Amino acid sequence: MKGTNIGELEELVMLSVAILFDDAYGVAVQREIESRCNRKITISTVHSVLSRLEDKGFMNSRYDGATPERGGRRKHLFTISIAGQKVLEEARLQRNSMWAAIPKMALSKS
Amino acid sequence: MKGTNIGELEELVMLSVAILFDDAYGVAVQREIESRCNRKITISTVHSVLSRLEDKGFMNSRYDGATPERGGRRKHLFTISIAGQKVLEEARLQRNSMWAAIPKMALSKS
DNA sequence: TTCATTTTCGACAAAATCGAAAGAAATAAG
DNA sequence: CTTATTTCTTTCGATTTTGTCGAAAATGAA
Repeated sequence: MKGTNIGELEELVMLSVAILFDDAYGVAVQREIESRCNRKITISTVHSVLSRLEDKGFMNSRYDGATPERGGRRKHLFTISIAGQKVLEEARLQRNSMWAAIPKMALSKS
Repeated sequence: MKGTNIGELEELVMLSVAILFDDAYGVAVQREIESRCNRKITISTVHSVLSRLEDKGFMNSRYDGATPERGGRRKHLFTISIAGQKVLEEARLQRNSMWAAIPKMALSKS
């Protein structure tokens, strides 16, 4: 079990792709992250993460063939691979179990 | 609202510190991460993350004054600051809500 | 002094981040 | 019907922040 480490933004991008289901491409992911995470992020950033994730085998991608109503380049669509789902799920369980292990007194009520 | 982004390992370290409560220092954090996350990590790595988190204001630290039974240098103990707790909690809620937004069909059953 | 334990130092690899350039389809101009 | 323009999107190159380590330096006890 090695190399299965995923960065903070990589995780957010994967989650966004999962949420967008069948229309996950650069700009959509950007919007998803900005609105849900209340966080600014440029489109270049999104694209670099997306392609890195694909290189790692956590994403699959294809090019949109459908006739677009308006001008522009073809969309590069992404979906999470099985390996990607696995690593995402692991990260989640991981943290959940750690949260559960925190003693009550360790956290001050604010 | 800026600068409140936390890296993947930074988060794990914070969680470990919270779990260790009043005995969180380098080596203990290392052990905690290695056992809980099934992941190798050197002590140097832990220390650099710990001090970076302190610089960012997510941790407080002090030096152990108690008489140790065995040889060695004083322990540098850490605790999570209020700001740290906040950012940790936010990261958690964040992801929980994203998971909840993933449509059923988006995930293949394995 | 030597031993055991822990932290600090420098260096480098990987992830995050952006601005600007380039590709491609629709459509407005001539 | 060509070409120029507009619009949407991706690709490139460069920089900062995180993640990672090995080796060196503290420091208290034996």
